[in-house]
Formats: sequence, C-alpha cells, structure tokens
Amino acid sequence: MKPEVEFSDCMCLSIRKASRNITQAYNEEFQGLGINITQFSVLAILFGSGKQTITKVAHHLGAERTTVTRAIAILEKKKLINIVLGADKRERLIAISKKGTEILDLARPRWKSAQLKIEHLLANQIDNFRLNLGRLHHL
Amino acid sequence: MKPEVEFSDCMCLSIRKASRNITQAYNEEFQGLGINITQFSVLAILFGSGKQTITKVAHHLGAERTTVTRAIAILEKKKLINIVLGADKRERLIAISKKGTEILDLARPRWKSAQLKIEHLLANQIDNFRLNLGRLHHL
DNA sequence: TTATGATAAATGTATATACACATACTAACT
DNA sequence: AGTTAGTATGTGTATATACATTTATCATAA
Repeated sequence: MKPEVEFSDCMCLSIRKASRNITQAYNEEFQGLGINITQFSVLAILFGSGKQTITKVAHHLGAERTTVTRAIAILEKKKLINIVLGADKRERLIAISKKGTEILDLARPRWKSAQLKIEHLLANQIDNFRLNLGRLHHL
Repeated sequence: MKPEVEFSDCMCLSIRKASRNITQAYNEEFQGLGINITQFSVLAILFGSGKQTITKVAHHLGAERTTVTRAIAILEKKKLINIVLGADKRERLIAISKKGTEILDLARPRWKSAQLKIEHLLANQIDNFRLNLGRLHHL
C-alpha cells in the first residue's frame, strides 16, 4: 500500500517549477536585448534608488549578498554599471552606467509585456490555486 | 519624474524570492538528513513510480532534463539510487536503492512538517496576494 | 596607540538551472 | 544492408543560489 503522505502536491516543487517557468517567460521577452530578468532587476534598482553598496542592492532584491556579488560582476563585464570605492574603503558603490540606462530604456516595455502576460495568467489560475490549497489542508 | 512603470511589483522577482525562501524552509527541515528537497523529490518519484529513465523523471518533475542529469549524478555519488542500462542501450534506468529508501523513510515526516508550515503560511497570505494582483492590473 | 569586535565584500565549493552541441543508439524507409 | 530521422543521454558553458571562510576596513574601548 502507498504511504499516507502525498508528495505530488509538494508546495516547494510547485513554486520552484512556477519560478522556472515565469523566469523563462520574462527572459523570452528579453531576447536580443543582451540582458536577462536578473540583470534587469538590478539595473532597475540602481536606476530607481541610485548609487549604493552591494549589500543595499541585496536588501532591495531580498536576495543573498553573495549572489548579488556575482550578478554585479556580470553587469560590470557588460559595462552596464560603474563601480567606485566609497569613503568607507570597505564599500564598493554601484551605479548604473550610461549604457546601462540605455539598455534599461529598451527593456522596460519588454518587462511590462511579460509582467502583463504573467499577471493575466496568474489571475486566471489563482482560483484553482485556492481550491488546491484547500484540498491540501485535508491531507 | 519617475517612469510610469513600477518594477517593485515584478511578478518574476516575487516568485523567485518566494521560491528561494520556501526552498530554504524545506531544506532547514532536512538538516542532518544528508539530502535536500531536490534530492528528496527525485527519490520520492522513484519510490512512487518505480525504475525509470532520466527523461521520465524530468517529466515527472516538470524540470529540464539536463538539470535532472546533474541531480542524478549527486544521488549516485551518495549511493541513494541504482542505475542500470535498459534493453534500449541509450537508456539508463534509475531506481531508488535500499539506502535511498531508508533515507526517504526518515525524510517523509520532515517533508510533511515543512509542507504544513508552508501551506499555513500561504493560506494566510493568499488573500493579500489576490489584492495585490487586483491592484497590479490597474497599472 | 593598540587590541577587539563589527561590517563590507570577495572567494571557494556545491548545487540548480538553461541552452547549445555532441554522441550513441534505435527505428524506419529504400 | 545503407541511409536517415528520431530519441536518450552527456557535456560545455554561463548564470543563480547558498553557505562557510577569509580579507580588509572601520569603530571603539583600554
């Protein structure tokens, strides 16, 4: 007989799968731009909140600091950001570059398009999600 | 003035952040077990659906095949699965091992505990999520 | 001034993910 | 049998993620 526990509705699997699919949807909109949604989000934060440390960017993103460190390295290689030392020499201050701003301008409508697609998709599925949640609680 | 578009409610950022946090919640429950939620999900599929190819496992998970290939390599190194060639020599048939079954038995209550925590958390937040979705549609 | 504790960041390592490409094998057609 | 299309898998490369450790710097107390 099967064990009482049912793994097919694992919330972790569900959200990770959704995360992968949604990430791919955004990245498809970004094709040909030279950046992905991760890089876009960092540029958008730098544009919106100005020059700041890596730690601040990580807080804005709700992401691990060292993850952001690697993302910053990629953006630097692409010349989309400028990095200067702070008065506090431990800090590196990150700012969006001219080229980064230009790319960001091109990317905004792409982001908006992906965002609307996903919002509509989720709006259509949210009621089913509620039903599923209710069912799962009876495990 | 600020651009009309508002990035702070990016669905992609939201779900990726949620995915990271939920993954960490499950993995915390698994501490000391020697496996994480990814490895658990593969073992659970092998236990539930029996010996199968990597491609089948990938379909069950809704994940990229090559991603599963790397996960399988880790499980093999940990001796939690057995791999044999199929009649079709292109195929490698993956089965959960004795040791894998034992770990899976230890892991099930941990999974269940994490699952319940997240279900309650999401149940509490789902109404806010609906409100947010509605608000986002007016962008 | 020196010792100490706190902070900002980088790096090493392991794993997760995606995509392009290569390889080996099967199946089916001629 | 030989060619060809399709299938199962692996590998290379780039990026995303987490955690432990290390380094440099700062701030403060002795």
